[in-house]
Amino acid sequence: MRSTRDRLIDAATHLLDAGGPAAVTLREVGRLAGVSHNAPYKHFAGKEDLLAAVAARQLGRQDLPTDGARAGPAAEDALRQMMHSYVRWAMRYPARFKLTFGSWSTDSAELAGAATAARSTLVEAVGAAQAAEALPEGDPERVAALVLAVAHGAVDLALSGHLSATGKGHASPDDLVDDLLDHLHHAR
Amino acid sequence: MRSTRDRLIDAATHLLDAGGPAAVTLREVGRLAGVSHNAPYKHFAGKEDLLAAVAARQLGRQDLPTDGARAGPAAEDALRQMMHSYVRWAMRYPARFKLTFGSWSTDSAELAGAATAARSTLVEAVGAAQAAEALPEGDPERVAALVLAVAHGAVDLALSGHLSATGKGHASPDDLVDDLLDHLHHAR
DNA sequence: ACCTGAACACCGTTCAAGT
DNA sequence: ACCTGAACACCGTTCAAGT
Repeated sequence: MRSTRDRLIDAATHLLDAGGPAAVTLREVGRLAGVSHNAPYKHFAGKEDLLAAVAARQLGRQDLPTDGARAGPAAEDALRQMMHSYVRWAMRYPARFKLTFGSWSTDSAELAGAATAARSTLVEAVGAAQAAEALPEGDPERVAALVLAVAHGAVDLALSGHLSATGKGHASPDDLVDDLLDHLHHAR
Repeated sequence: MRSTRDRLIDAATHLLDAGGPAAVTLREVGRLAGVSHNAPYKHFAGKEDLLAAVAARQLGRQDLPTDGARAGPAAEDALRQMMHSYVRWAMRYPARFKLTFGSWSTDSAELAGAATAARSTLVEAVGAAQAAEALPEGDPERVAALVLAVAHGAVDLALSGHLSATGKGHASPDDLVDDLLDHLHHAR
């Protein structure tokens, strides 16, 4: 059976998806997990720490990276699909996306570690695409940061309605990721 | 003398900068504005509506665009400085940045209008840079969205510490904006 | 070690009333 | 039209106590 701690994180994630961070009340989290409204304090320092655990679990999720870097001509496609997976996850669970990349005052080591692992998978995929001559040369970490910035920024703008959702200028986050990769392909 | 409504927005902006959205309590907003803790309800539908007014004022601010598009060889530099101004504003006032591009359930017409105006200034600058052959061809609205997505995403990642703040891969939001514009320049 | 119930301070919102 | 003071429901957090 799932530990109380895990059930608390489950409940918090569910409430987060349903109504944003404000809907994640410790009372409701406890109720969903079958404990009292302040049992969470035995597992987390407070609400912020509970939300940090939710974010860390999201970063550790295998939905998007993991199947990442492939060598040879498929490298560019692999990178492209990786970013599309990232976009799909963020658009499907906007509250998790906002939370995971929100500002953290607590320097959770769990969170930092998960972030570093997720990033290194992306850097590998970028390095493979560079080796396949599908991306410009240069520090792979820096090129990876550029690719991630586009995907991340496009999603955030789309979620807040700042991406001209209609008209001829309409571009989805996926479109913008593709545009960047195409431009970078031609820039080398 | 500033209207009560303006003083309420002033107070809310100040509290937002100092401690994030949670620090913007209607009681403290009222106190700073010299009115009672529920006087704000005579000017705004509620806390969310007050924060929407703060965001709308930020979008209408002339800090960043306005001095935008220049014709001829200076067009690329003008666009670059526009984006650097955007980055500087966002890094200096992270709470305003997060709020302005947060998720709005209230479809404030004031907010939508300000967003459209800000975006059109950027599109003009992109069009001028394209005419100067400093950017690839294509729908200027779409290229503008790409540029904005990079700047926006880079800032958000930097603020949340997801941008590998140290080591050889270190890149500031300004660096990533420059990288993109350089790559786009070589891609045409 | 893990959990509970009562209690406290604080906040958003509503309402009746004042000028 | 604009503002006030009291009141209500709700929430994060703390504490003394239970097994």
